[in-house]
Amino acid sequence: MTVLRPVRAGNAFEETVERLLQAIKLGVVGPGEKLPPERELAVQLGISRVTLREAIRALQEADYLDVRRGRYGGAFVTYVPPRPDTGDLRRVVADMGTDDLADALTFRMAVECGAAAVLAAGPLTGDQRDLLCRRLADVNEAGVEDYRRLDTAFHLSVAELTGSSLLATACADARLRVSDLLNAIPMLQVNLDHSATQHEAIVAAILAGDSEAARRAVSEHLEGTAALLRGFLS
Amino acid sequence: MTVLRPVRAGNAFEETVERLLQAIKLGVVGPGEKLPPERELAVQLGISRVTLREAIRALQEADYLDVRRGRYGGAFVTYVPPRPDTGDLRRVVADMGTDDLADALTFRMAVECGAAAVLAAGPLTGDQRDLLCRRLADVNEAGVEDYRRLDTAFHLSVAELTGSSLLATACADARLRVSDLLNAIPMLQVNLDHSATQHEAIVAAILAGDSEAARRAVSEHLEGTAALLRGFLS
DNA sequence: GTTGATTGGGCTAGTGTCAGACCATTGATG
DNA sequence: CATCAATGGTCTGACACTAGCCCAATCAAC
Repeated sequence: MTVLRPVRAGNAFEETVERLLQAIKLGVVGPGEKLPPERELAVQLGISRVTLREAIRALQEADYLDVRRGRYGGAFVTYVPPRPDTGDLRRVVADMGTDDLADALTFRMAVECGAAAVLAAGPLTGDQRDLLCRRLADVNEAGVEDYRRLDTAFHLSVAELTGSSLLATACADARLRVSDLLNAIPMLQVNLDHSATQHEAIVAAILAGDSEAARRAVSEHLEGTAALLRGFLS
Repeated sequence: MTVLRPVRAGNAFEETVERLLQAIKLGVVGPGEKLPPERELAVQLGISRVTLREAIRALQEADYLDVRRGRYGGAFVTYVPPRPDTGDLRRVVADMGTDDLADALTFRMAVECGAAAVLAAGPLTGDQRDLLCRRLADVNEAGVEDYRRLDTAFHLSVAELTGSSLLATACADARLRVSDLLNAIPMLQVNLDHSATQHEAIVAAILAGDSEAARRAVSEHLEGTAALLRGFLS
């Protein structure tokens, strides 16, 4: 029964490591940037500083972070996304299992399509339109290094602009579950061009207030990514 | 930042109470039925028996459960959904806040539409079609007492049939967030008839494999509910 | 240099949570 | 009526987590 599932995914330490890894891998804190101060971060995460420090130390020992003391010190992100490698891809898929993979792709398809449709259905302020266009432009201008991070930011803006934090959280969660996969896919120019066209279509549909077109555009975009995945796996 | 939100919603006791309340209010365990034995339930929920017992005692003291000892004993559900009352509705909305209300409705719209679209897009086995039709028939044959519970079961089957447990969980969560509201809405025959028509349309679209029609049908259904809510609130 | 603000590092006492064992009660079955 | 299996009730020792406090290091500003 869906509702009588475990109340907690693990202990506080494990969940904190997981969450920080999310922030790093999704590029919420990019390479070279630093996490908020421990005291502040502990409050945001709703845990004690002791537990947070244990998590940070684990990530430090795994070479994700470089921790420096003193004023202007902090926990700096050293992690840079690995170069795409289809060998990694197979390994990642083997780690997560094909069932979980299908689950994650289905979930992402549902929530991102839903978010785009909802966003297109509602009225948008000028600021919101500007933000969306800005994020789109960011992705289009992105170099290879920044592409995934800015692509993530674009997708998440769509969810955040709906004004529903539940929905934004769900989309962030969905994105995270496929981020290791996406990072392992080689970025070929032809695919990037294709994605760019689809991104344009998504934004156009949202700005036009065409809910069904928005859903269809996101659906095609994600289906394209899934097909790419299947291609590199077979 | 969405990703640096609290790692845990509360302590184990609080989360457990919340989860059991979900099971009771969503009708996963109906009035008169009993929860699984403590030892078993504790394993399912991933918590210790001590913590589970504290949660059960809290629900017992709040008159949701009747706990009996001995063989054939257990924690029996005594809670029956209150009679719809628009006064309750205003109170519930005041409790959750209008922002959270909008958030919950938006979230539900996105995930349920997404689930229906995904389900319609994929191929269905005969068993799956049967289950869907069965749930639809259950709602149509339901009395006033059982209506909400079977309506919930119908909506959740759509999500569960996608095969994505992440999606099923998201839909259950969304439903829960509006269940107090739905329970407070009077059930007028005209509304029930309207819902029945919409349910039929949803199932028809899914069985026909028409993804966009499925999304549209769910969208109209949920928009209808939202409109009903706004009506009783103004 | 010296200072002071900011940040990570470490300690302690108290509370929450857990696993496992054992006790108490109930009621169908023989 | 006696038995016994299933179930809730209780206790204990160990570990996880927290809040709060103070120490140590760093570096810009003076």
